[in-house]
Amino acid sequence: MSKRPKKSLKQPPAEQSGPAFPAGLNQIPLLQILSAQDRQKVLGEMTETRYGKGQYIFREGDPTEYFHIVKEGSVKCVKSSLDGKECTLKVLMPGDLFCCDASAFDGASHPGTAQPMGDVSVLRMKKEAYFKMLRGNPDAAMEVIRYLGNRLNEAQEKAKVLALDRADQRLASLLVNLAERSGIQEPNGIRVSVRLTRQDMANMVGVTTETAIRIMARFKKDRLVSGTAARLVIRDLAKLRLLAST
Amino acid sequence: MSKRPKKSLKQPPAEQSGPAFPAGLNQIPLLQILSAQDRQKVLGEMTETRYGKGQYIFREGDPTEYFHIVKEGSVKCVKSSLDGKECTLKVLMPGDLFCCDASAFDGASHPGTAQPMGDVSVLRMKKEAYFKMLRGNPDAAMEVIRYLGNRLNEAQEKAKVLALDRADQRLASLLVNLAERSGIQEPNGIRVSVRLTRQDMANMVGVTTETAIRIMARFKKDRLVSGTAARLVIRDLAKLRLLAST
DNA sequence: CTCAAAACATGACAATAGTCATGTTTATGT
DNA sequence: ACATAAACATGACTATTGTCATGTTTTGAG
Repeated sequence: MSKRPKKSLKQPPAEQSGPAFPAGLNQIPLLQILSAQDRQKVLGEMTETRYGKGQYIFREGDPTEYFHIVKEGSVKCVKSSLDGKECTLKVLMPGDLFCCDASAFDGASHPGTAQPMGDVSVLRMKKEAYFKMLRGNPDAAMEVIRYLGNRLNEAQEKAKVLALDRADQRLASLLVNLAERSGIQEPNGIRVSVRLTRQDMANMVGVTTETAIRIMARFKKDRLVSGTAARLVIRDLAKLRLLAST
Repeated sequence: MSKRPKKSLKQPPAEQSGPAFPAGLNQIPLLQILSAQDRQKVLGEMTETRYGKGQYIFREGDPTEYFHIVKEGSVKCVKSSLDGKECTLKVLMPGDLFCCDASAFDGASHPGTAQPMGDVSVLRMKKEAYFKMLRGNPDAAMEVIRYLGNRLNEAQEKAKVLALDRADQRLASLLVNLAERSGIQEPNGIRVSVRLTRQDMANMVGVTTETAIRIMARFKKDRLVSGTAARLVIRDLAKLRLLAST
């Protein structure tokens, strides 16, 4: 529930020495899996960078030199078309990996842009070191396979929604996902902890901003949600679920 | 170019003994990567199954017991909505892996249906044996990571197209992909080696069959393509590319 | 606190794609 | 080769969503 302690769930790390297991890193499954000494080694090879609004972590077409992990905040993965339309493929949360994938191999360039949503902190590691780590740690490699597999399923589920559903259903799906992934239970509903404008939502489900605004207004009228960007609350998750899967 | 010999590209396998490196398997990167003896071991754990039209390899919701590789033919990954609409997420070709992903962990069930397009041959392996193989072969694990990463990029690119493009652009994108992935150069154009009806295409790009038919008719009139399902030929790849990325 | 910028809102109209109905052509199995 | 089903085709109409214009409210930096 709360984001602080909970000790470690699996493989209680042996008593730490040297630079202690830093706060905030216990939300990162990939690091949890490593032995204490491997983790120290990996952390020694990672650098932490902070980004703020308006900055980019990397942009579509940039060369892929690093493997990344979100430590704090949210990061959005965006692709644009030539005529300036944008589409948000995924909102990464703490613990999410990016550029853990094939684009990082082959010397290919980034297929999309990564930009911070508010203030974020990101861990980076040279891809060569990352590959070496994976080769030497079957458990870590398995974790990355599991992670990528989940991301693939998620991306395909998203493609299905985009291919088959109407605008209102897509938005309902999005709201359900947000509630499940980043929702905080509150007296009057589930608050979405990520700041999302109607435009952000529109980009996430492939509709125009106007359409997103109109549909959200309807949802508001029907008491399915309340609030706007800074404080969006899901008030009737069940009805949204129903609408999403109709 | 031709699909027959070419010997092996990397790691020329030591002289084989016992059940020789079977024909058709040299198109499967994951197996190429293994040492000769590991490969024999893995092949010993895999069974080959043939499927024909109208059958299913597995269905949405079935438990995930096996890891699969396409050996011959094409397999489509499909998801359906409650009201019977279908969406084809991916056409798998020889060498493609499936259920190599997270759904195979966690005891989750299949997120989609796999069905043969015509006659196909599929290799299967108990997932426990597959995981063991990956743990013991860092090269194989890295290959799976690369493969999943590519699939993820592909799925996200598809999501982008579904989110931002019009029906004609989506179809043009599809045709470009088909030409690149399964095209055979012919005197009058690039023939698509997979049999695809207008309905198949419609399901792949999230439009109705009628819309796919109308747009394909227009493409035909404009000499961008010719032929139908059994013999679809891309006649002007450049113009299709242009339309896809307008 | 103030003011500019961003976010939210709404109407009128246009474009796009879906639906349903019906008909023709092309494959496919026996 | 013939029958039958599947695939392709087309028109008329409808539903959905996009576009553009304009206005209000909220937010956040200084």
